[in-house]
Amino acid sequence: MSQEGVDLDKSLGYLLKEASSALRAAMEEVLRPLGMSVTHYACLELLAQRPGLSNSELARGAFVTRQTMNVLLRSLERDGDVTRPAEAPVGKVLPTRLTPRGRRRLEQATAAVRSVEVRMLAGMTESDQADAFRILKGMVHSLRDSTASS
Amino acid sequence: MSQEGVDLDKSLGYLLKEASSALRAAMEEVLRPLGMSVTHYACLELLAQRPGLSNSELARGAFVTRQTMNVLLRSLERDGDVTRPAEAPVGKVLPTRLTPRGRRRLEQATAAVRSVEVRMLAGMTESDQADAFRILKGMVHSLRDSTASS
DNA sequence: CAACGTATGTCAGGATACTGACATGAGTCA
DNA sequence: TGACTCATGTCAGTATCCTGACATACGTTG
Repeated sequence: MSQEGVDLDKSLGYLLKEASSALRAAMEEVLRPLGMSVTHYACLELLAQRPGLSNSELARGAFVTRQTMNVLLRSLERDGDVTRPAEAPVGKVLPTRLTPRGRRRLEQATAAVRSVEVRMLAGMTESDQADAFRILKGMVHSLRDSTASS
Repeated sequence: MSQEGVDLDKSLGYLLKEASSALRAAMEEVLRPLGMSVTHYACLELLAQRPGLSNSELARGAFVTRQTMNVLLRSLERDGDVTRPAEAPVGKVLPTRLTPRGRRRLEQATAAVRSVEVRMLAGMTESDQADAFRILKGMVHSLRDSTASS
């Protein structure tokens, strides 16, 4: 009756965490000289792609809570990287937008992050990337559905 | 010259984070009724597979700092799930081992976590799993090497 | 219209993890 | 042997993030 447990060396979940952790560490490293964190960068990138995103939407996109994103947005606003209207145009949602300065900051960060992604993708064929994409998307879908149903 | 940035919807890095985040959330959810966190579980699982691991080694394996693992081990020791010798047999390393109680706790946790992994693997073929394994391992390798070299 | 459920922004409090630093022990090399 | 480097366990302080809670605003549904 040897309860073998989950062999971590062969666990896809462990490997997933390992890869994510390594990616985050690599990103933090190249972002640090710019005075930015990964969450910082994620926020700016989200705003570049979808201007006018609200605090809560940014939080979900960057995998943090509303409160955490709130303090981050305050500092970004203080530094002049983003702007939010003093009062909500509709409802309570304060649509956030990048300033030109924020856009420049994002450009620097994007260059740094891109170098990391190039490293990460090194050794992967096109079809590998496509496979990874398809598989990861499936995993997210399976986990999300089940999590919500419990 | 539209600086397009990295389209997050098509970024493998973002998807990796998303998958890892979803997995962690799902694990926290099934572990909470047992009064355990993911780090908790990772520590016990590591000890089951490699008895006698040191504090620092456990920390690396669970992706936290030595200090964090230290306080976790104290609580585990207090609860009687693990044991450490009062004095180091050699050097400063205190080899940690599971107690029978810890082993039982781990068994419960393993069952819970296994259900999550089953959900995650649902919809993945055998060859998908093999591909995911190979690709993730390659990513970790690429990132680790480059990170260390900078 | 009114009541309900949902989502948002924000505040306060507490838990958690990290950075920095120190002393100790082991291994290496001249 | 002695100086050097490295890794470990631990302590203190700080930063970070989360949980809980509240008031507000919108959409729906009776």
